[in-house]
This record gives sequence, C-alpha cells and structure tokens, in this order.
Amino acid sequence: MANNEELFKKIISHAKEYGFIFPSSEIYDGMAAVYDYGQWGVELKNNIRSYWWKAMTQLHENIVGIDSAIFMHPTIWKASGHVDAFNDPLIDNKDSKKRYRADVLIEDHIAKIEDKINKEIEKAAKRFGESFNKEQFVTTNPRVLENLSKINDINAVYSSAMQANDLAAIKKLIEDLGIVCPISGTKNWTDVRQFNLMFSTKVGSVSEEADTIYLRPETAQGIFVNYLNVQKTGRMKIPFGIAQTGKAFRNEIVARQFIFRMREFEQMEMQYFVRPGEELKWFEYWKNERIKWHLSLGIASDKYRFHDHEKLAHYANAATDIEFNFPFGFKELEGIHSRTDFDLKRHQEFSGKKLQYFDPDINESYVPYVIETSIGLDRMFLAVFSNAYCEEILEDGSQRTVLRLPNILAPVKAAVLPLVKKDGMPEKAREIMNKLKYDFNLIYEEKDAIGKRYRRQDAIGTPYCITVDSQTLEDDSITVRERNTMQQERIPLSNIATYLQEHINHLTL
RNA sequence: GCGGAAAUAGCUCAGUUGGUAGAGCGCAACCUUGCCAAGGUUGAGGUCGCGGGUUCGAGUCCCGUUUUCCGCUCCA
Repeated sequence: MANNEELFKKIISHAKEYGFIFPSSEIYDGMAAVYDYGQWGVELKNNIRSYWWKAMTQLHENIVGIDSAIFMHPTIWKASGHVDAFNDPLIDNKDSKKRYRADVLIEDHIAKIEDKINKEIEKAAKRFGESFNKEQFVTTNPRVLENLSKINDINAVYSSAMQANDLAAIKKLIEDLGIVCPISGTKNWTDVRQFNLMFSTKVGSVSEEADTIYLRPETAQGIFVNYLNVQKTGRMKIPFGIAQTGKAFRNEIVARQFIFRMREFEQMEMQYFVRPGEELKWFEYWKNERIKWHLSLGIASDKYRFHDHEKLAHYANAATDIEFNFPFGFKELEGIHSRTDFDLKRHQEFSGKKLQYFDPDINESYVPYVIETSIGLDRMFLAVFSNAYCEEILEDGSQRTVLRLPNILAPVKAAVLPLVKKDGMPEKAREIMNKLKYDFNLIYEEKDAIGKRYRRQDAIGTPYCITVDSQTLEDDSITVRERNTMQQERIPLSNIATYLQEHINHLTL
C-alpha cells in the first residue's frame, strides 16, 4: 500500500508537470478539490468523452444524444427527491466527534421541556384528583407558564433561523440553550453547516425577488424532462436511449483523492427507456455492454470488477457499480442502475404532463422503465491516466517514464521530428505536418537531441514519432518510432497517413 | 469537520547554533553533434505558501491562516 501511495503521488506530479491537470486558481493558493485540465489533459479528456459518445450514439441506432442546460426549473429537484433528501443542518461535537442534525438537537431539547410540563400536569392531577382542571392549571401555574414561554421563545428563534437559513443563529441557539452532546456531555460544538448536496444561486436581477435555482447535481434529470420531446420528434420506439455528457455539481463535505471526488465534475450518462417488466433483462444487457466498452480500450480485465448494491436507492430495483482498481484501491467508476419508472412518474406528477408511451406491439400505454448507465468522466480520466503511467528500466539501465495510453485516447497522435535542424530536414518535416495536420493532432519539434525528443513524447503518451533524416531527402521514406516498444520501422512517406489511420482509429465493440 | 505531517526556483531537494538564498535536472538563445533525456557558451527564473509576532536582524524561533498528503468521519 505504501508503494501505491508513492505511485499515486508520482501520477499526480506527472499530471501537473506535463500539463495534464493543474490545481485550480493555483496562483491564489488554490481551491480545495478543484482542478483545471491543462493543454494535454483537455485533449485526453475530450478523446475519452468522444470515445464514449461514439460508442453510445454512433454504434447504437436507437440511442441519441442531447445537451441540456445546467440551470433547470427548481421543481425538478423536488420531483427527483434531491431537495428533501439533502437539506439538513449538521453540527459536530468536537470532543465526541459525533455529528448531529442541529434541528434534531433543538427539537429534542424542546421535547424535554414538554416532558417537564407534562410531569407537572401529572403531579397536579394526582394531587387535585377529581377537581383537577387541566385548562386552568396550564394557564395559571407559574412553572408551566415559564416553560411554555421558553418553548415559544425557542420556536420563534428556531423557525426564523431555519427560514432565513441562518446557520450562525442556529448555533447560537444551541449554545444559549446549553445543549450538550449526549456522548461527551460537552458543549464544544463546531459551526452548523448545511449539508445540502446542491449548490444554489439566484436567477433574476433583484436579489429579493430573484428565484433560487440549483446547479444540477446530476445530468440524468435533463434527460428525463426531455424524454417526451426526444421520443416524439425523433419518432423513437421503445427500447431507446438518450445520452448526455456534462458538468454536474455536488457540495460534498469531504472532496478528496485528486480528481476522484470533486465538487464540480463531468458525467457521461445514458438513460435507456424500456417496457415495464423487461428492465432486468436490459439491466444485464447494459452491464455487459458497458464492461465491453471498458475492455475495448485494452485495459487489463483484472483492473475491473462489478460491485452489486445490496442497499438500493429509493428509485432503484437493481444497481451495480463497475469498480476500477485505482492506485488507492477498487473504487466506483461507473454506475448501472435500474431506476424503474420512479423519475418519469414523479415528473408526471409534479408537472401535470403525461409522460407515457403508447406501445403498438402490445397495444398499451405505459410510463417506461429506465436503465441508467452513469460514468464519471474525470474518474475515467484518472483510471486511464493512472493505468497508463509507467516507469521502466531499459536494457542499458537507464529509466524512462512513459504513458502507455490507448492510441485512440492519446492527446497527440504523432510527433514530426527532423533528425537535425539543418540540410532541409525541418522544411521537409513541416511539409509532412501540413499534409497530416487536418486528420491528426500532431506536434512538431526540432529542439534538442532526437533521443530527448522521443522521451518527451513518451511522457505525454504520443504513440508515434515520425522522423525525417537524410535518407528521407533522398528517397521520401521516413522512420516511425513506436512508443511502447521503442522500435522503429522505415516506411514510404506516401504510406504514413494510412499507417497512422490503421494504427490509431479503432472503435469496435 | 477532527487529528497528524508537509509547504524554499518549472521539478527534486540543500540551507549548519537565526546574519538579507544554493545545487542538480529542466527552461530560453547560440555553437557543435546527430536515432533514444549528448557537449559547450550565455541567459531568464525564488524573497523562502500567506499574515502577524519575538529579535538589531528570520527561510531558520512563536502564533494564526491557506493549501496538499495520511488517518478518522462523511459519501445516491
């Protein structure tokens, strides 16, 4: 494990040093758990996204894509359950290190006072027997009145604080009431924090009149609310799918492990709409389909495993994760969920619009069931990147660091290098660049010794180096050096485009 | 969020008992060479994470803070 920690650190350094990933806002000391993709990172990320997109849409006749807005109608998040499920103010006791819901602490405190009142009433009832007038007792007994007014005061402060979302006032209330942690018995509290999964912001020019909206915590809802648009205008027949990639935002309390868990991240999701009752068949189908996609990149199959959920989310009737063996162990990379008709039913309910499908094969209308595949693009980036990172000792004892990226994902497909910076070789190399640059992302370099240039390309994962030497000038042949083997072969210049095409562009499932 | 560790040039690090910063690699230009991180010359680049304090004087001691890593916690 210690070795893996070292490895992970090296991978992070390499990502920064070679322009793949930078800490965000670095010159201002950075932002915790936010990262920017650099010049090669963005290429790799784009390539992964495109590889997914093509596999989903181009290779499946019945799957189309959309690109929905990050801003969505606030009611969508009520329908999806995101608003209610994640809106609790939390507070920690520093001594016992236990976390409590601040509202529950206060409500428990109120309940205790109510208990006191009830005991007073019971006592009085016993004492006065038959002649006990509860109504009168409650309105006149000084101890009861005092406690009742306490409760009133607390409720007034509490409800106004909750309404204004004033966390500091809630903390002050907890302190003023002298509420102690049931475990440590101390009043050593942290600040109250809103554990709201969703980031909110305001739409509108005047802040008081503006509406609160949320940055989407998942891209899936954008698909659900467009389900009918796509089905109608695309004349889609069930089963069919809608794919989407895009940013999502979650206000995680702890975001860590480099780009594995970030507050701003990119998802690649596909929702597959099926006939009710057939969902588990399609669930199996997509499990199989998705693992095939991963393995098509040539990554060893023992790096992957399925992890079936035993505890299912409220919307699911089957769920599995595809886990990847990251440098810090097996962790979730992709989720495949059978979401039933939960989402569409809820949107039907909240919007008042029918979201049904008439199935001509069985002559029936129904709300489709949904199988979801959802993969984190940043996590896939980390999986591909960490899998590709390799330090190797060569035969002569020297060391090289090479990114063995799948060719189709490599940021740069080939480097064009004049062996020396004279005798017309640079000009010839430029000529080759100009011919190939429309089809391939290339790099041109003439600085430094050829070996050093090869190694620089290894470090960013460029699969091929095309070298122009003196023989090129004589017979129009060039050498192609392959990244993994470091082997070179000499081929006619006229074959180079075909050569690269054959060696790079593969997407077969 | 809690606890621990770290923070000096792009990278890896050195900096002695406090006296106003160094090395290697890298980077840029030029010369020479030419197939796996070559040699030479010249040059750019740090005020030592940030803010305070102690001191005649702090990278070097103290406090706070930020960021990163590790553990716990949390995690649709």
